[in-house]
Amino acid sequence: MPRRSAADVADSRAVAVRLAVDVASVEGLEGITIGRLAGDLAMSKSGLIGRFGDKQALQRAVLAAAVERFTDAVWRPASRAEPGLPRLEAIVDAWIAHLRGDVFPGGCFVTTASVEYDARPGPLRDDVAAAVRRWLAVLEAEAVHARDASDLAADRDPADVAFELHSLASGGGVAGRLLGDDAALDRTRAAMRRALGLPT
Amino acid sequence: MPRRSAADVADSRAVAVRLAVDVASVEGLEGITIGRLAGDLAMSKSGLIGRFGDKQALQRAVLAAAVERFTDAVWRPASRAEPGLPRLEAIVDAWIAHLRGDVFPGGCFVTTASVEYDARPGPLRDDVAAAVRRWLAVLEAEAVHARDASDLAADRDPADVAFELHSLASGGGVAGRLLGDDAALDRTRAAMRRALGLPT
DNA sequence: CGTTATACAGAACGATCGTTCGTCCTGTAT
DNA sequence: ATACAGGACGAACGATCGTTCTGTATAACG
Repeated sequence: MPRRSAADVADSRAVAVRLAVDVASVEGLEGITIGRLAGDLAMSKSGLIGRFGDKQALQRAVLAAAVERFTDAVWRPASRAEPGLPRLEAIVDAWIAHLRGDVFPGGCFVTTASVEYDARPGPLRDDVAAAVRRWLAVLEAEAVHARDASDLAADRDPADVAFELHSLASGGGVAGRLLGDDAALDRTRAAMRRALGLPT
Repeated sequence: MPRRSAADVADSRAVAVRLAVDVASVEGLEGITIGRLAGDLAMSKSGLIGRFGDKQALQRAVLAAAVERFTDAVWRPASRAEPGLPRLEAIVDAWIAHLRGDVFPGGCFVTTASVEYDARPGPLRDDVAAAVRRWLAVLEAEAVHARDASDLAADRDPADVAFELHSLASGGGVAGRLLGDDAALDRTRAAMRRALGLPT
């Protein structure tokens, strides 16, 4: 077995994280196992963990990569739309498409992680909460913009709108996947559009 | 250590399940451990597992007990209200109260289990899906009743309403708990009432 | 009271967990 | 040409996992 060249080190770290994201989206961040992951990567346990320090550092790297993947899939395409309601509309579409597609083989990663750590203090919980807060802040900022442009009812609290969109996407994605219900994401999309006052 | 009389066997099984429900609401159904549970119950691993056969049978018993606890806390009080919209309103209130209180120390049990098994085939996934389906059917039946009584817009699909309520409660409960946001359940309640066309 | 059934403890099983250790191998710098 | 830094390996650590087996003490029954 040839050793890895120095230039490949960053790459192979990324490869490990990428695979771990896929595993964790199905089994959860706590379901990651050094032994199994090392086996799938055809390397030793010590070689794998050596890159990260310990398991928790690996988990945090995996979470960060998953957030990055979500941002690429949902925020980046939608950010091309006009700020405010048009952008929120684009976010909803990209969000639903991301849940429908295979960005994460096990459904929305952040939702899985949220449930895993919502009652378990620690650095991972803090990381997940920070990521959710950032996303809610993005949604809220767009809702503020929409309301200022009178594209959103003046009596709607932007923070409410953001929270409602997040809840619908999170809960709807899980329920649809659990039930194998193809119409679930259509329902979710319609509910999100109703929350924005858009025609369904 | 005295042997248990036959009459106490059912009791001590119930005690084990009750404790396991509390543990699993925090750590997940997969987080249940025979050794730790036996230790907390001051009995041996073999004595504990002997009551159920194997771990999976224990997990299924725990899930069933959790569903029962949810039904007692949410459905039973709300079922005293008039069928249709009044009952849905009562369900929303009991639902939010159950999320606010300490029915489950780790948040909604079924939501946790849904996320755990939404991408993992097996008997447990089937049990969770069946429980969610039953609950959605209950909600949908009340929505049908409400629509027939013209308490719900005629163009609202009762199945959509049921799914939306479930998504909001599920997603909202998790996000609120993760973020430690006291206002989250207020937002969730308002969103659920909006979904029903009720004044917020 | 004697017999049977069974609830439970205790010990052990193979497997796997995350982590640590000593060693070797490779690429780079001196 | 030589020294060094660090990536990776294989082996082993103690702990814990779920499960199985055996012995035994008790409850239920005739």
